[in-house]
Amino acid sequence: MSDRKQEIIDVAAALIRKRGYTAVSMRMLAKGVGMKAASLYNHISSKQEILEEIVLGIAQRFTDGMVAAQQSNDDPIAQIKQIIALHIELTLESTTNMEVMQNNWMYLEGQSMADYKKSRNAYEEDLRHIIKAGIAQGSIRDMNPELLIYSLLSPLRYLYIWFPRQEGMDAERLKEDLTSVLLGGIKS
Amino acid sequence: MSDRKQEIIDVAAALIRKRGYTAVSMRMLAKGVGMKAASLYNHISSKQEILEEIVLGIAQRFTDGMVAAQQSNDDPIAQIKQIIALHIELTLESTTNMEVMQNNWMYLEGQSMADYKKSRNAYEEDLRHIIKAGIAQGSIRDMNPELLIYSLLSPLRYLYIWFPRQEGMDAERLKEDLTSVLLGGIKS
DNA sequence: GAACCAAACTAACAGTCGTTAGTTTTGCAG
DNA sequence: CTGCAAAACTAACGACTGTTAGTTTGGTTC
Repeated sequence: MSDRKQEIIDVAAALIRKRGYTAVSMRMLAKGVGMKAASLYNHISSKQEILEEIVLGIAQRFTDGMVAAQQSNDDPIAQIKQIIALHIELTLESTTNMEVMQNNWMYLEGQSMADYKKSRNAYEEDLRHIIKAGIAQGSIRDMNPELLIYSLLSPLRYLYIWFPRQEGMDAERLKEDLTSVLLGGIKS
Repeated sequence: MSDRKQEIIDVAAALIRKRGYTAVSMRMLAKGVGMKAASLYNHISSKQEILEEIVLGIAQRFTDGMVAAQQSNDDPIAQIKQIIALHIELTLESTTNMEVMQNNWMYLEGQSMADYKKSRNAYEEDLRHIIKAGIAQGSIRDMNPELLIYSLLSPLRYLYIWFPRQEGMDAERLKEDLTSVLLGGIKS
């Protein structure tokens, strides 16, 4: 990807984060980049493509991280720790894109929407598998797995809301404490 | 509020939930209600007013619930249980409006935005107070209170994502299990 | 049945939307 | 220098935006 295209996508991500996909116009975006709206089309094919790059890019990082956690062949609790770390690291590294994904994936269209939903469902399915293994093994509380998935994923998915308020925090300390609180709720 | 106005707001909430505030036009909304766009203005003063009714309506319910929990003078853990119940009940009762609030409050303008932020900050401040009391009393883990607030509020605020997938669940059972998992993470 | 009013309508406003066509500028390779 | 291609520009398209003004409809009250 060319530098200019990457710059357009980065500026777009910042705008979409603040105002939402529908509310960001191509003219606004062009002004942010320092060109006229029509010139954007020398670098991208449509407004939709910008959203695809942002959302599917982050989604892919999660898919990769989940594959790595599963291939580690650690026990379920250790795999869940890896997944918590994955969410924390990706959120710290791409706070803006993470927020754009969570709040704007519903504006994807056609095949991109299908791809996003598929990867998201696969991710949840993989986590479900790990949690069920933990229950079978006795290391995780014997409860409705959906409740356990939800109580893990929900704080992890919305870390981007919380991180910017905790300026100057120690990332390692945060990782330890959050892991402790989240695992405290689900371990037996 | 007249029946017709309430109907308009309900239809609007359903549309905004699915498509987002910016993407819902007055002509779309009018079609949903069964009239022309201009006729909507016999019942409401602006598109913005619709969003205000939905968002500030739910926000007020949370404020009232928090006041009730605090006036109970129970111990901190019991108050937190009341707050968990409050979120579950409001989400079950107003799933659509809850989702609209979480995803569209940023489109509020002027005084409505100020009012929303104020009530939201006050809510978090009250919860912070309860949690600090629990830490001082020894019933809650001695950790960064912001982390504890976040790990409680984050699953509670996004229950609307999860509820529609759990068709036919037992609300009482859910309340018990979710309370158990969330408190399990923060109790000492 | 006349008067009234709420609630619907049609028509239009000035502005913005994403995108395309066609043209000019810019900067580098020969 | 010349030539070429990438990347900027202007102008415009048809569609859609929230909202207003003015008019007609339909039902209720004297």
